[in-house]
Amino acid sequence: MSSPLSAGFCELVFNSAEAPEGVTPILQVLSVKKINAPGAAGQDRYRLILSDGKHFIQAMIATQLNHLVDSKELDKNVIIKLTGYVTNAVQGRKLVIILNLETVQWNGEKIGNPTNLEQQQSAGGGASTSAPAQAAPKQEVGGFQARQQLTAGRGGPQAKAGGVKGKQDVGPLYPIEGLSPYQNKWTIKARVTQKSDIKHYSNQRGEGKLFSVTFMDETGEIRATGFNEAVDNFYNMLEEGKVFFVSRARINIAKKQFNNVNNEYEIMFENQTEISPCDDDSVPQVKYNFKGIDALGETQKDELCDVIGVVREVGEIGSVTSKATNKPFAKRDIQLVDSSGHSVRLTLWGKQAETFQADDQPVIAFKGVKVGDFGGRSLSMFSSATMSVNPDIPEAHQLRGWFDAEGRNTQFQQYTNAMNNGAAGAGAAAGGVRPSELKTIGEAKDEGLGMSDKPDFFTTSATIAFVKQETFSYPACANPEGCNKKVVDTNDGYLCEKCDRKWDAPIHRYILSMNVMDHTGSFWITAFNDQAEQIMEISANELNKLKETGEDINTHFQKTTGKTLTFQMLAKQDSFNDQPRVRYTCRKVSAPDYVGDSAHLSQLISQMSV
DNA sequence: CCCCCCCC
Repeated sequence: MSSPLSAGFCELVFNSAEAPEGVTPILQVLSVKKINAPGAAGQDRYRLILSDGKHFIQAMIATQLNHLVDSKELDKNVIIKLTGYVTNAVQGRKLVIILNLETVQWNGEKIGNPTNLEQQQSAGGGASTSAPAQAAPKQEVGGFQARQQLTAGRGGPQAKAGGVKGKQDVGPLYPIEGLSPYQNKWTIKARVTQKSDIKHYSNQRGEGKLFSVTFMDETGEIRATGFNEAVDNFYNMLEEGKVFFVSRARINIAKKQFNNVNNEYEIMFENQTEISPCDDDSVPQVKYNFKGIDALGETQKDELCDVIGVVREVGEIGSVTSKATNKPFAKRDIQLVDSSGHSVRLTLWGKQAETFQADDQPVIAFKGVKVGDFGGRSLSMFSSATMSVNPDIPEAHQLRGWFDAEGRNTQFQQYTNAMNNGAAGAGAAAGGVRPSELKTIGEAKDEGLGMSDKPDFFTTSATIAFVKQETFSYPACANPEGCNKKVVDTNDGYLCEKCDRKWDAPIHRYILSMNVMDHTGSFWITAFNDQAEQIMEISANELNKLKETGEDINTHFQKTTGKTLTFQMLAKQDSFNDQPRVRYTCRKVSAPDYVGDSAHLSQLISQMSV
């Protein structure tokens, strides 16, 4: 029986700079292996060894074909027809990247005894028992004479449409999901779903400007950034909502910490990058996954989500100074409502705050806004967030109808601090505790809270294991205006160097050092006067008096150990003996809210079972 | 090559 395989294909790929045109080879899979490199959106990636019966060659499959591996349709000894592929040299090795394939009926036996072309080549080429490795590209080889247009992914006959205006060969049409740094010849056809402002920056390397866009097609999204010349070349052309061909750009590993676009990679526009408009509107529009305003309590702080609502009120423009950078930012709050009868505040920043105009109570769809916990729940525009005013989507029409008919006169329920972490109404606010994320001590440590330049806030319920008795307070300035500075004991009174005044007696204030623990671990925290007084149930001054009169103050510390409390903590980077460490300060303390905390836990559990 | 996303 003659081999069904396209003998000679491996050799052709091996000796050609580019993918052979017009061939759809039939090859046998010798092995399938998961590799240690993420796919575009973090999926697994698989490497195949493909045989043409004479030789074998390495291949990768585009992640959208992963299901074929999962379902075992693509497995050892299976025969496949490559209907979409490109070839590439990675670190001097030839690689076939499979974008589309069909499986061919076969009895499952291995065909022939294929050999490794690479070894033969590196051994001097003479070891090859097959035809000399001289096959010129784009000529008929081996047993196949296919003359089909090379198609890639879903591009079909449009593959060459990527060849913009007949310029250079820009590569086949790729699905966004198929892009990777291993492949540099590609064209995507994608819609711009988001475009940033032009940002100017200056650092040690000089000055520059940049912008970024998010592209989307039916397989995924990817962020693209252009610097300097690319700003001049493409900023105006790339309109939000329109579809473009993009090719000859670089693919980098995305720094996921800086944006929420779901892709392991990002595009960097370069000098030779080609972008041209495309009038094919079949590329999908932005997809929303709206969260009802009443359901924001289910989200975690800092989560990104999509929200649609009627702009019921527009606040005045204001300016705030960033604590981090000391730079001023324009800010504007708006109030959003939806048919759940809930309202939420959303903050716009910078240019968006300045230019925002909506005096007619429009419906606005927001994509990728950040959830905050100020005032229970609040929303904040993120740089990669988008807003669409009165979008033509069913949800918007529905909201419009509802608002005009009844919503206009509805009394809306606002988020409040009492709704701690979504535990609706549970009395967490008893002590006026501002809700911040409830964490175990282990989580606070594992997540490195307080290790960055900026302080971190969290809440933890823990039990006091030990309170330091030796140094629980300091003598403070007695100024009734509230100075609180430490005073120096001179022989004729206590001097406050700040107020430049002397007092007959200081007022003692707490600096209480405590070891607190929960089921995950323990840490040392510091509570200052007000919180410490709440914990100790006696003022530092009184406790000092007892100490000075020789009374047993130990009982006061004894009855404090073993108390379980909810601490609102500040974790901040500090150095001690030149060693960096985290200093944990208790900002507020309250009785544990068992009802609210268990509601929070049960919510976490239900999230796990999704 | 940016990468800040702030405030109360």
